[in-house]
Amino acid sequence: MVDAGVSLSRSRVDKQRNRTHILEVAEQVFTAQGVAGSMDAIAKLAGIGPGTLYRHFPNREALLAALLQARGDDLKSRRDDIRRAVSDSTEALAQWLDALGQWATAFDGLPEPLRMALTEETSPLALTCQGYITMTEEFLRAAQRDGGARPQVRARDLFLGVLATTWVRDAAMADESSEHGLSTVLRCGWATP
Amino acid sequence: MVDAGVSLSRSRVDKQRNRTHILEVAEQVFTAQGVAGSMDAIAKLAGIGPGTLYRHFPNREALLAALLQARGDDLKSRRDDIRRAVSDSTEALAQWLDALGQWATAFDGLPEPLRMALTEETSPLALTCQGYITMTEEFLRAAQRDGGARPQVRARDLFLGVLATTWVRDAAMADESSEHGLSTVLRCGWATP
DNA sequence: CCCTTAGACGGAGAGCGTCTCCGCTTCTTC
DNA sequence: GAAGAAGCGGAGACGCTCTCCGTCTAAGGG
Repeated sequence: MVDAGVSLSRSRVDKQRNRTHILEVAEQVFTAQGVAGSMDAIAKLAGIGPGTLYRHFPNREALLAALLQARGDDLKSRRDDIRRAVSDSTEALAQWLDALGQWATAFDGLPEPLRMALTEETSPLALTCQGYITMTEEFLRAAQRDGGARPQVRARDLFLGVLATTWVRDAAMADESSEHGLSTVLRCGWATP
Repeated sequence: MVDAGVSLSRSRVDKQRNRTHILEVAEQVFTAQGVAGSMDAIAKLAGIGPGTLYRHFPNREALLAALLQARGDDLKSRRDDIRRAVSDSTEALAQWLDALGQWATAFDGLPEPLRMALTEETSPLALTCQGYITMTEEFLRAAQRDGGARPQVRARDLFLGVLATTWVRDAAMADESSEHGLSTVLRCGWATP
């Protein structure tokens, strides 16, 4: 019964190598062309057939989720840093939202699939997002307890707000002050006067 | 030299009829399936070939722009109504932003092409958006003069904020209070405490 | 060291979209 | 009614996602 490790080690080595290689290539393609980069292009660049790509990751979302997992670990450690280093709960929430915003701009066009994921419970991305909403809630509760955030604001709305802000940034690059302007508006929206 | 009207009347009658018919059908399709509805489907439903559709409207964006023009007229008269009926400049701005939000939800997925348009000067949608940003600016200036809106907020950011809010709504239908929550956040963001 | 076999591989191709090109048809004008 | 300008329509090129299945290979036992 304890053969989980055995069955893992029984799996092919080349499969794991392929998986890793796909992830590396996908990272490059999504970085260069945004999350809408062609799946076939990823397969070709990785030197494999489309079938192989799709056996490893049944769709673009699954691939994205795997790619985001690594960055998600960074985000978690960032959360711990903030918890440790920032004593003011309001400032902590602000910094956490900032970290979330950076996470959501890992690839061009990332906010869109994240938003989509929020409407479908079954998505692997949905679970990821849900986790971050929960973390946001912890920061938010602390800030609300200390009177630094309006009591009627909800964590889900803040998460969506961050997503929306990064969504705007994706397109409004021509005017980079829009990003800052909207972030400020968002902050004024949740912070107490 | 004054044959603009003549050359208009010289154009074929069937062409105009086709154009009108295309617009009617496109309105239906975009209403039912969102702005990503298939162009070929529109052509087929209109009983014409794809070539005809694309000669009238060189791409989806052009079709969308034509469709939005009619609704834009509504929006302009709405603006006049607000100007006439609402004396408080802050409330006027709020109502204008609300009207903008309704305009931007004419079709599912509309915020996306609008955002895209804002980055490309050449787009027909870009001009439309620019016009609305200017109108927003008028309302905003008045509200700022009367002390109802923070002075550092810019009209462009407000427009983007409205777009972002409707973008969120498109997906977060499962939780309709998110729409209200974000709108409130947005308002708290631009209004003075 | 070879044999067996579970399971991975790869690519042809189905299905769906956008958009173009060009021969045919229709409207307009004289 | 003829001529010509202009619109019409659909075949098809091209790109993308994703599947199916014949082929190949790594892993482990004899």
